[in-house]
Amino acid sequence: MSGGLKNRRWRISAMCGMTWIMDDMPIRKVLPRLDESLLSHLPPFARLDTRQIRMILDQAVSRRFDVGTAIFNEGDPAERFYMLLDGYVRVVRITPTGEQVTALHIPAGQLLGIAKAIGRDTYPATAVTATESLALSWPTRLWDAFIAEYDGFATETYKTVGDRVGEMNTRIVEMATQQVEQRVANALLRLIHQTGRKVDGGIEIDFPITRQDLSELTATTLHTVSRLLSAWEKKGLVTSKRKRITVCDPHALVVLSQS
Amino acid sequence: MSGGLKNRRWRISAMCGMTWIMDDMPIRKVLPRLDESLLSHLPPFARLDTRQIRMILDQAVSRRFDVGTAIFNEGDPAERFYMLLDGYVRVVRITPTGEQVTALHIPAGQLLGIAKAIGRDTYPATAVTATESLALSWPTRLWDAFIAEYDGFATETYKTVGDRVGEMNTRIVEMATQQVEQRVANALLRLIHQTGRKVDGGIEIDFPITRQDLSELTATTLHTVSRLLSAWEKKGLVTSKRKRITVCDPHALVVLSQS
DNA sequence: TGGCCAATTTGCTCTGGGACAAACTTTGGA
DNA sequence: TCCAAAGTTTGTCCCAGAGCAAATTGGCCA
Repeated sequence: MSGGLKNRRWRISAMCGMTWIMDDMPIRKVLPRLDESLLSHLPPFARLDTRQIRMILDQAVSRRFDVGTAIFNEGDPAERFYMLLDGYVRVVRITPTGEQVTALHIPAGQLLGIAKAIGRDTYPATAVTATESLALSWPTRLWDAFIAEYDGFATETYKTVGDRVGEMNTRIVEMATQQVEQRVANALLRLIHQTGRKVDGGIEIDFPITRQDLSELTATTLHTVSRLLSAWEKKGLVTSKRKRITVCDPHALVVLSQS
Repeated sequence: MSGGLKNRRWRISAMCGMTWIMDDMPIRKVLPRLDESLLSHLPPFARLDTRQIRMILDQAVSRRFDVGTAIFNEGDPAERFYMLLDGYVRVVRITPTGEQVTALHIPAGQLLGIAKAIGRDTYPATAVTATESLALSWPTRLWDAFIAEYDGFATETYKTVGDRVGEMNTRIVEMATQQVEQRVANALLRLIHQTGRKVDGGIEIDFPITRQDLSELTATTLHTVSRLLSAWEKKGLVTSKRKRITVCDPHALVVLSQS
């Protein structure tokens, strides 16, 4: 890794251009009352009865986010916490020089913005939607009540934190010990595992992802990712079009990722 | 970062040779009752009254660990959680190929092995003493009671988790975007900040640390670390003897770490 | 006090993958 | 339908830092 990745695309301006949406758009509740089945099958709420879920939903705000929107920004006071109902979110950190590093991807069904669960009152990273997304949110002041009153909420929350800690740990170890090719292979495998969708010819990553995104996830450059994907495509391991990647031969990727 | 760091010292055998201590040495309580002042000034226990601390201490097991001992190993069932009273602990992960990656350093006064706080029932990493150390420990089954009954314990615990998540995050970003020289400089700065001790001529890292250790903390090789330290020593930024590093000019290191 | 081992230093070589440049392709909006 | 912007591909150059080898130093134990 030489040279500090100077040619990464500068994205801050683009992002700032989008965050106006956060401030200018009126938050509005979806008027037909939210249906209980939205939450009842999700782990943090699975053990609750209808009445409890009703109460939780009545306090929630529902909101749609366009693709590429920041749900919240690193350093902002953590005023709300979210449950992602649909879509995918990238959690990114931005360096002083404007480079982005993707910490993790969050699929629908998970909590995010749970700064309170790790004793923070500001968000530790920025959450950007990777697709159009839908999320419920609650003001952070309700957090303690959720933890105290809702059976299983605390447990599942801390499990989520644990999973993310584990994932971060894995990334540290990978970045410290593996070659770029192995890291990219691992990243792809993790993505199809977490968010893959079966299509004919393989498993496709279920949201649009650019070479750039993948490079931010693996600490390399979009050029190198492009070269790797081209090579793999030639060998029949993957197919890809613009913003779309399908893994045809996961096993071969596993082999690659371990060599 | 080319070549996957093949020449790192192989340490597994050494470590395994040490862990026998865990199993063979009888756990024993220090017989003169533990003094309440041990805990009363530590954040997780600061808000408790004497009676509560007494009760906590009476359930604790006190134990000394030689330098280089594994307090617990990655993957083991998390049977106990610990409060480090004296010494320093390195939290490391070991790859299938035997390379070590240091995730973080824990100084005296902090909890460790708190798998329960992140919803796990096995330890996610190995904790090795960097110095001779002293720790109290409690069986994990007491965890929920601690959280529920002791005011401030939960809060402080989750703050600890949050700090460590933050530190891991920082390392990911550093490894993804910075040169080796900057990473090593940052690591040194963090070490003197967390565990530094003023001596004449600068601030010394308060525990023995080898070039190898530093390389495992910064994802590089001991050779490169050695070269960097030599160069810095020539410029008067640091002095070092075997296993000891003193930073003479922290400010210059900060400058280096940002360039 | 001498011997041994761990830790450190230093020189040399070699290469993975970053930097830079430029062309090409797809897509969405006017 | 066409254009501009975003995304992708590919070629060339080059250097930071890993790999390897060997010498040196310092500390500890017998």
